[in-house]
Amino acid sequence: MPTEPHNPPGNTLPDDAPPFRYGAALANEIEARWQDRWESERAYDAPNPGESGFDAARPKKFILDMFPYPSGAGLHVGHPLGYIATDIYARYLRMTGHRVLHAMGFDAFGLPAEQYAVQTGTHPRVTTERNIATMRAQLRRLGLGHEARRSVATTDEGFYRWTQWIFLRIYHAWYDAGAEGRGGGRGRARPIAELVAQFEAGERATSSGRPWAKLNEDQRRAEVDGHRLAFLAEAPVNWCPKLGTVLANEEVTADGRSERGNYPVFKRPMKQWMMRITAYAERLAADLDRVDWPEPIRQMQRNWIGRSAGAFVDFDCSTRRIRVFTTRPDTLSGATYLVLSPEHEMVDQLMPERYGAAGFARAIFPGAEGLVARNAPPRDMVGAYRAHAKSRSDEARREGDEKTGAFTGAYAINPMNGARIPVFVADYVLSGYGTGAIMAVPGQDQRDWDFAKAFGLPIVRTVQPPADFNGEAYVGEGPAINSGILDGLPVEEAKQRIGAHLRAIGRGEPTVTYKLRDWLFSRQRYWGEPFPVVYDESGRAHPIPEGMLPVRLPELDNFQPESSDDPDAPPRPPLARASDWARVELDLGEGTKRYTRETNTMPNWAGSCWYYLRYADPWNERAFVGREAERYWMGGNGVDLYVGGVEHAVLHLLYARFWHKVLYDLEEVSTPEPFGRLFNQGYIQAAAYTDERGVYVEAAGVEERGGSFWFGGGPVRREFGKMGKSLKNAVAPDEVCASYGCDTLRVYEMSMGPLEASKPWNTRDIAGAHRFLQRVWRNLIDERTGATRVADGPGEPDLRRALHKTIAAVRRDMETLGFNTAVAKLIEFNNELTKRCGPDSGAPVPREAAEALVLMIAPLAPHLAEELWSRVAGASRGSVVRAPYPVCDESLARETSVEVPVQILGRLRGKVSVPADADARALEAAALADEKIAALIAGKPVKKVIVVPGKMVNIVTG
RNA sequence: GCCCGAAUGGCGGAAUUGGUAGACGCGACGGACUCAAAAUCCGUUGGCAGCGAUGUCGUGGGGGUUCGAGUCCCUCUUCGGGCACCA
Repeated sequence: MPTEPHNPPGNTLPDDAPPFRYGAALANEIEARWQDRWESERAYDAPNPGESGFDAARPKKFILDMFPYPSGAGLHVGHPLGYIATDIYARYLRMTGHRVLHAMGFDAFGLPAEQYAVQTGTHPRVTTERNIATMRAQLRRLGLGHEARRSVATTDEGFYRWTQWIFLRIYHAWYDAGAEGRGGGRGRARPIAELVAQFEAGERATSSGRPWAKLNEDQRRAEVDGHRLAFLAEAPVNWCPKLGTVLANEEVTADGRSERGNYPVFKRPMKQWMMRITAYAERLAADLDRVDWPEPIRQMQRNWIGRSAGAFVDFDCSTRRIRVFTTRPDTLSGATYLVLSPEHEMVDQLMPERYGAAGFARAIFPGAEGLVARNAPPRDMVGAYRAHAKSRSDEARREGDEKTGAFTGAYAINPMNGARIPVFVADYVLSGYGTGAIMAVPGQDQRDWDFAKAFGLPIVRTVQPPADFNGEAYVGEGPAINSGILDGLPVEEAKQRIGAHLRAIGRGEPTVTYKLRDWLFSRQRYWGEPFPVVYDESGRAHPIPEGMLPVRLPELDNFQPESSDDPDAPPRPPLARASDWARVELDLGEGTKRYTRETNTMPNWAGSCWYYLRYADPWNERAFVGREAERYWMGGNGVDLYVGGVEHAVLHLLYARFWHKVLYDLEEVSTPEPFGRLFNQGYIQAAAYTDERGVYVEAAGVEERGGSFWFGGGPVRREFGKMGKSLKNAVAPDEVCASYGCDTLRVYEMSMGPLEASKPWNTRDIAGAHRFLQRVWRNLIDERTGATRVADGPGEPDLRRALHKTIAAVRRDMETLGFNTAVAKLIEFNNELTKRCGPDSGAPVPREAAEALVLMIAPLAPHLAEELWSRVAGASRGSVVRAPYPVCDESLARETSVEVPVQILGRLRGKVSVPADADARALEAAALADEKIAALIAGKPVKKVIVVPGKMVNIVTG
């Protein structure tokens, strides 16, 4: 406890300031002292079931922040916004009798440490550990009440061993779409052994239809591998030669570049590990209804999953059948041609030797004219078109609305009306969606209309547009026409009818498809989790037995993946260079044999898919999480509050939900969803300045003069953007803490505005938060002597009323994370306190008000509150961390009389004072009796009087 | 193009279910303290008219519902975010 004045040189306080004023130095001294104390007393530890001190009677709350990457640049004040909010909420919950799990770990694998290693030769582990230490210190300085013993890092062997273990669980599982789901519904993951048993018993047909018993070893393996939830596939992947790695679809921008680094990305087939997330598409979409998440986030996930209901339709094409997917099977009669994607596997088989007579353009694309002129055969024409389509970037594909394509020379039969329709390839049909083939209905689809116009193909309307319709393709409601049995039916009924019809004639069936693709799970990187997989001499994959985990990363002196400008360069992951590590002799149950390790590593998302489960039981060496701990902390609907930025709306949240659902199906976890309630905090923006060349200058050095901004003598332009290094506008929390203390920073960040909103940082405004805390301190502590200004007793009724109304309002705000208004109400109450019994009044502060104020401030400014609590309440009452949060006494909060506005014709004309419980009649009488009101309505007939008791009176005159 | 979200004083932002618009903070202005400045404290502060009581306008623009609209409906504008030839 300070007994000496705390005004060292450099303090913002003047030399003659009172010795016990709450300034930067005192704040810093208080904060350091209590941080040490909380740490040594393990103030935030929450025992697990079975640990001493565990109390099952108390409700649990699992509060979670999104997993941070420990960046070398350190934190800026924008980062901890969400952390401060969860800390305040967690502290509030502790004070209201909850057991709170609140921990912070580090998503520490990833590219920056690896790139730094490439540049400097420093091992990524060294960089990572240093960055974690820095970040831990920064977080500690903010007074965040995380449970230190639960802090984990994905790079810890004790952690990634379980990441590998979960990978194996997924590898050893398959999705049985027909099985009864755990907790109702259809579909669940099951152990792969059960699939094998089904094959062996002949209960399940193999994909080829040949009996299991007749299959050889490799065929059986292929059959089983084709069902696994983690599987190897030769699939078109996003290859980024510059980064020397493949990327997930989600990591590629719309214009075909890498999200990280903005390098060109090429589609190219490669053998890679995949996760069968598409098996869960339906449940991932449907279960969004069972979580309390912001609606926009749920929308984004729904859009990403992209569920669409429609039908498969099979078209005969000489001896083959082409299956298309459509959401408008009702328009089948209007299908005047088919389009396959250029990559469609049937294209080669369909093409005849030469074109027959055709009444439409055979091909439209750059260079097509020459081929048409010399009457090139379909094979050449389509080949040239495919080359063209491949060379076009996704960006170019979208640019310009002109449709390109080529006629295959083949014709298909429309199953609805027997019409002979041409088959095209065109890149407006995507290979990855549906069946990679469409039936084109120009009358009801604008894209098909455009193509039909360009190629001179017929257009048949099958839905009657309204009389005043003068557009091209008509996509609205209307009766079916030109459609035989469907004629006259509205769209929805026609869809039902045609679905049944197709099924009856064996030419298709209703179905559902998704935009969601399987998740590419391999990366050609060093700093990631190694796969627990080896390959035998014939290239067959073998999982590493659980007992041999973890598979550790080898030491390397060169961490660089081979980067190239050549899109065809082979991938050379850094681990492939660790030949001593990659070549192993193992006994996997068939005697000691030679194997080669998988040299790819897992993507960065792997660790963040399950870290929250590890928080619940981080010291468990026998399981990734103990059953009892999992059931306790995840009980109810999983994590009780998950706070993070919108940037994870799709990727992390979708992958984590997927893993969680697999683990749920396999009975490793008890809830179908991981995160019951999600909250997105906004960004902190900051002014950034560009000079005359348009280059960003250090925002800290900019001066404002007469409304314009100057840097180093030259004028600069102001803009606002996300705080960070690139805009040179980052403000470090350490600086703010040094000048004001972290309690001030916490209060300021919370008072800036609603948590979910993005708002601009304004260093000038911090003083307001600091003054508030200073005034609280000044009300309770004599600035000259350091003695408390608190006297026993409850205080006057007016003060008590203000207090209890504040308690009720602040509690409401805490529950809804409305910390900005909570702060405002506390300031308001403290201002009231200052007026009635501040230092200038000479009156002491009543104990009830003093203690309640300190306790209400405790979650927001815990250090100041702890210090005041120890001085005002005394050491015997313990720490403020678990002190009971004040409770509003309704009888004390109630007003005796209220001032009610009186309106005439909806316009405010006066106010009357009435007892708070005055009923409508009394209120009306009081309003009409008011002199001013009476004068205003004199001579006018009163048509109606609207009275809302306690709220207002509105007199409607004629 | 489609889907979300937002727009309130000089600034950040408040306003239960439609019921006193502008809480709280910053800034600005005036005052106290000081030789002075800083810090701190007290007061004023949406626009316009008025000495004043007060009146009047006012929540991005236009229209509507209602006794009453920042809040509900229609429409437009601007800004932010997501998706983007997904059949």
